[in-house]
Amino acid sequence: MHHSQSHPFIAKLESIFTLAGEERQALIDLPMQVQGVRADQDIVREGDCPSRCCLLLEGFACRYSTTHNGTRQILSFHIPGEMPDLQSIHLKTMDHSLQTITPCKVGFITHETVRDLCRRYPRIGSALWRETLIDGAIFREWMINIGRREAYARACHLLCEMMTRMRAVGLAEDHTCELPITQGELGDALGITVVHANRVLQEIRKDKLISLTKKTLTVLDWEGLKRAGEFEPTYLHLESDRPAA
Amino acid sequence: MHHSQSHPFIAKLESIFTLAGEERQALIDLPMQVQGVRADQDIVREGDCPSRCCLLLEGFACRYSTTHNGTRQILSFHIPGEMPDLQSIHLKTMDHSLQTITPCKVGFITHETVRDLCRRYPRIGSALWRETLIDGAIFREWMINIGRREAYARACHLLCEMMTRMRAVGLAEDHTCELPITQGELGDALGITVVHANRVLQEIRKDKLISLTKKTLTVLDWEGLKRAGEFEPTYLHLESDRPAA
DNA sequence: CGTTTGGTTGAAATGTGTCAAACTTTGTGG
DNA sequence: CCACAAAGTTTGACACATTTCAACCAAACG
Repeated sequence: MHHSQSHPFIAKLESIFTLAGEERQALIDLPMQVQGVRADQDIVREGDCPSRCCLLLEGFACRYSTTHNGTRQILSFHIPGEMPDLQSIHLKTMDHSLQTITPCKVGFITHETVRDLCRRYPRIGSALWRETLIDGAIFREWMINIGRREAYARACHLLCEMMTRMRAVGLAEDHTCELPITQGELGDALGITVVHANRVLQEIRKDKLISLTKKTLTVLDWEGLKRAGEFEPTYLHLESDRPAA
Repeated sequence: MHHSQSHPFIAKLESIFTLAGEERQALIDLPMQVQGVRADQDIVREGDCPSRCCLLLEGFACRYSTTHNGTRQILSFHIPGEMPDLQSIHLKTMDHSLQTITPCKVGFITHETVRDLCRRYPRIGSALWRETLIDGAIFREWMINIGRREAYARACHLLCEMMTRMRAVGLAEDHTCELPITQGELGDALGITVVHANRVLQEIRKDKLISLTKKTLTVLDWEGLKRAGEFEPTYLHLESDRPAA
């Protein structure tokens, strides 16, 4: 909990396995260029071939892509401690963009540094690979959500996911957490229009499942919200769910 | 081209980088239990905690998940040379199922064997990580497809993708390849009903973009199909698109 | 304090789902 | 190899979730 304040990345890895002293030190010494970024700024853009990847230290970000007719699909939301473009160490060209949602503090780490870290500390390498696999699991779940659930359930599912992920890194008190996304962004993540996102949110509020004001989400009826969104947290592969070795 | 017949996995890796003699030998010697599987059989199921992963040697397979009301979302299609459940080496519990579409020949390789392979031959390890990242890129693209394009465009996009992937491993002649999926499966992949999948397919055929009979797909107008599906193959990260080192 | 951004509302248009039936192809056991 | 069952495809009419468009309101902000 303390570490999530001081260094969210270490906290994240330590939620997976216990770092050896040497590993922990390597992470602390990790050379990175820390930088503040205003809200709604692209960090990397589709088509770029970045030579470093970014560690989100503070703030919210999202990955997205835009279709020909100008509509946008948000592919994922990101919270502190995550490396949203880690895949770029093995995939040269960005096939989507990464953007801040709130003002953020990000650390840029060169690909060479990351590769070196993975080589020297294979357990960290495995953990990073694992992170990208969980990313993939979340993408799959979003596909199910968008493809097979109707808007009301989709929204509930997403709210459950965000609450669960925030709680997992100590950023939720009880059933309350920050959720600084607009209804437009919510719609873009769920594959619906702003207008419909608005109507669906109103319904969820009317059904007393959540309250969402001033960028703060409070889940009033966790079981009800889970049920409505068919939320099963297995796909997030949290805590205890790890291979033996 | 020859290798895709003899050992599609080696062919796949060789499309990414040139294997050293030792690496190649290690792959040939890879202990695996080869097994035939009938069509429409689950290979691993949601909730399982497999101790090995499977290499698809012959046939088509798909990953899928089922919602509460019984509808199914297909998450990906798989062709020979792929390891559809490679993620299980780092994610203990399966969050979706893997099923054959046609009769298949699969090779089961224990997680320990794969981990050992990655440890001994880091370049192979990187290549496997990379494969799972491309998986993720395809999931993202499907999200965009399902979330932001209408059914007609979705279908075109998927057909472009399958043709491109088949061609990449030498399984397409010209603009013709095998595509042994039913309209039900197509619908489940696109997030629409069978009925609608059928109507959309008819339209695409009427527009002379494709012919699809007897499990064989022929693209009659590649540029037209690409345009209709807004297909940009970048996200497949084929051939030349690799990091320098 | 005005301007921008985000939220809310209503009515009409439309893409896709649902249901139910018929038709066609494929596969299989006798 | 036929006969029959099962699986897959096609069709029509109707229902409904979601989009579109257009306006208005509220909150945030410099």
